[in-house]
Amino acid sequence: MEPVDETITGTVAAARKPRVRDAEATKTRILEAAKREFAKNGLGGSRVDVIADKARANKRMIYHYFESKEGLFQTILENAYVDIRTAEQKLNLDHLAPKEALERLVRFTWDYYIKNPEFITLVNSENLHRAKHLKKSEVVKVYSRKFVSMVTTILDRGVAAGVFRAGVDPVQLNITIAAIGYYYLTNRFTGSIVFERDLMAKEALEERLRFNIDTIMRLVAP
Amino acid sequence: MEPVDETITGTVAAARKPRVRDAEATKTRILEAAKREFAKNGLGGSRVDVIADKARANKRMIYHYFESKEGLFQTILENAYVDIRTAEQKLNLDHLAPKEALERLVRFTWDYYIKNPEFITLVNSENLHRAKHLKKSEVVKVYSRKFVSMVTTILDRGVAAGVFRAGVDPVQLNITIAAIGYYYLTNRFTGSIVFERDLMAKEALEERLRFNIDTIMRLVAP
DNA sequence: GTAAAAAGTAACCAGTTAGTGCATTAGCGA
DNA sequence: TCGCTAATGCACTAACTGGTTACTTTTTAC
Repeated sequence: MEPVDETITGTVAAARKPRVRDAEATKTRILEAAKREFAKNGLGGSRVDVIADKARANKRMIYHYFESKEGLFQTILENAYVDIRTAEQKLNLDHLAPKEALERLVRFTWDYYIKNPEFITLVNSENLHRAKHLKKSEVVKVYSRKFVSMVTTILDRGVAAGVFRAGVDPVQLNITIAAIGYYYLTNRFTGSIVFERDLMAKEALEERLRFNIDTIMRLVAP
Repeated sequence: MEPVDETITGTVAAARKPRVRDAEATKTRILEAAKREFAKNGLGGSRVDVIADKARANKRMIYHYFESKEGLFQTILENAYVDIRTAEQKLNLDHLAPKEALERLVRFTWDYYIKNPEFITLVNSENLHRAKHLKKSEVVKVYSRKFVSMVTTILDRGVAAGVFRAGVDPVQLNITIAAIGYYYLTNRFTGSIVFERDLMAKEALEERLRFNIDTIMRLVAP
């Protein structure tokens, strides 16, 4: 009759901690659940009640920590950008040969989209709202600058080594690297119908990655 | 005190027609208004009442003609695909030299996205819903086949003429042509923040189109 | 040990939202 | 001109939705 392990926190792995209340953990659970929901339904299509449920938290907590549904969305979006940019920086491409570095970046971008499908949907959702949440974020800008300069460096090194042609705009290249992966994946559902093939089959994904690497390499070739 | 010209149909250019009831016209107005709304807010974010208002029609009419909000969305999506595919067919690329034909297609795709921004947003919205509306459409599949075969023909002709390399998958090429334009435009809001430049400025658009044509040409070059 | 602060809960509210039932009216064919 | 059918309008609802109020329980600082 006395209170047992498994109380308010729910059912999963809550037995260990004697600390029933854990602000940080609750916050994280909300963030995780919200990321999934927003990615699945967009900002407008997501329901605060559902997010609270899936986070095994009370709806009031969402408003306590994030002020509003949009505040929550903004946090998640910001995190998503910081996450991908951080992962990119960890690639450490500077000590690789230019061609290898570029191929590695194309491969990374593709793999990241595959492993983090929410990223794409969150970005789509944000663009539907004309980037009004991202506009408020200063962190994202700082991280983005680092990212652009990373590609610029690779490109410069390649030109110096004579393996890339000169005059390729790093921003256009960046956009193109993202585009050829992003478009394929975000439109995989309509694409599979239009082209009458399963674009998400293992071989199809491998083929697309090969094609994308090829596309970028030909683009910068001298 | 008697009924005047401008009655139920609203205020704009309704004075001419003595026929107050016009099923076809009402239907068209609903379609137009809905296209705009869905493109602006997505399926979930759009409001049936708003669509009815903007169409200067009664909400009841939407349900009369299209059964449900989703039925309306499906019709609009289907129309959007038929429209772009029809426009593509009208390009008549078969009598052009292969390189010119391909460039013309890249240019057309870009221009079409620019002039019909709703197309992109509708497709995005449909992919968020895992293409459940498009799946039901048979027309789209027929039109799509014609489209793929168009690119296949150009590619084959180019290979025969020795101006394109062999072995390029027409579907991958198709996807890439769409991708490099689509991604740039659909993510123009977050993109303008990340890259700290106005991606929609006139010169920026021109530069991107040039870059895209270059990308595709290098991709198929022998 | 205790009191204040932090974390958490449940019930509730006011405004929306997709969808309907039903009455009304215009136009068309005979 | 009559009557039928398609087009239209209005009022309504049941379920939802973001957000809040008022309250309880746990943790922590002293």
